[in-house]
Amino acid sequence: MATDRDSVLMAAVGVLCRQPTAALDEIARAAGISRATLHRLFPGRDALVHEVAGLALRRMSAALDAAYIEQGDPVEAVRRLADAVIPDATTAAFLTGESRLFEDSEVTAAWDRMDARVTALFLRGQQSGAFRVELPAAWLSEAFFDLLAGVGWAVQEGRLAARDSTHALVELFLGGALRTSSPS
Amino acid sequence: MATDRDSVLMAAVGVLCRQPTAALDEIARAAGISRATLHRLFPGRDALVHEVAGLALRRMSAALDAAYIEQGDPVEAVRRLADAVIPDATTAAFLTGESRLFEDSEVTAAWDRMDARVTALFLRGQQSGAFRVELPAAWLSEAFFDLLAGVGWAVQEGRLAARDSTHALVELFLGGALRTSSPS
DNA sequence: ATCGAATGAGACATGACTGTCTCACATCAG
DNA sequence: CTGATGTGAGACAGTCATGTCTCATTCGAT
Repeated sequence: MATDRDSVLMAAVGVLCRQPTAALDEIARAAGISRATLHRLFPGRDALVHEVAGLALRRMSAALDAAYIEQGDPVEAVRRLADAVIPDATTAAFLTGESRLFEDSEVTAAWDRMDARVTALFLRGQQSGAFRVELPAAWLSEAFFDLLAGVGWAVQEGRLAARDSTHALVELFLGGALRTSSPS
Repeated sequence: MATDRDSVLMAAVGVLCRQPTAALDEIARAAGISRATLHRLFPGRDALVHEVAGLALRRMSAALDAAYIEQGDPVEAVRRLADAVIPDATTAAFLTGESRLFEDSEVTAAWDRMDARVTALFLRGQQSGAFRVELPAAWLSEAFFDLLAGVGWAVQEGRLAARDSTHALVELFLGGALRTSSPS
């Protein structure tokens, strides 16, 4: 089983989300193993980050599947998406923070595939009249992930309760800050 | 004149926004000076980052002043704030990216003061009935800066046109993604 | 109890970034 | 022309994270 490896990867996410440049010592300590064992599991920092990103993207992709965002009412699909993806908010925060430190074509490609699926969802919603058409679908997708990462950081640092995070994300993203919004 | 120093700092923002761990060589090259001169201007990396953050926060704070966010209709104040702060979107992206790499109590305190002003704006708007009360004012403030940083990254990497950035930020933040939003 | 595999602790060398220094060159005022 | 100032280029050592290795210990299976 890869459970052992995955648990280490999840511990690494918790550290790298806050400190993208954390030393391998800290990551090993957070995972409860020694640096030697960490290096046996993942030969080198690049390999570790690569696999952490891979796991993160697999979880994200699985969340998109679980929310079956390609089907049904686009607005409800976004709500399902938020529900499915909130548990991985910390993971999303790691991805956005780390993407500026490491270049990995494979990870970038996987991210682009995922982003394309979400963008397609918003495009579908725009064509159905549910979403505003003045805002590019690509920007809606990017903003969604920006807010998701923001939720991840806020929860990680205790500024936002985990149980409120879904509500905070989906309500702000869908409805905005205005009490009664009448888009111009 | 501090123009010389400030131009170097702005060049540093452009690099550090993408690569928070960029070597001093790259920063010096981006600023068009040698590493020796960079070190004469700012003795050490910490001093450089400290001053970059200081400049960034001064610009932000000046934007809050210019938008006189403490006065007038809260919604219009947010629009003015977005207008005033969009030119420094890259700067905001740097701040959110770097804050997880360096600890600087002075910078953190200045950030907290600025965040408190924006939070007060949203609180005022909630009390006047303009903003939704189900979302904590602190979260509205954090989300605003998350989206601002997202705009900064998107513009920096060419995914969003600079002339559309104000519209993208303020419309999504205020009105959300829904075409006709009816907050529950 | 014994053997074997896995782990932890630590030492060691390597490479990258950094701080510091010296020196040569360009520019400019006198 | 001369001297002063500022700058760029490069050398040098120190520091830190990393990659690699060895060795003692622990845990589990037989």
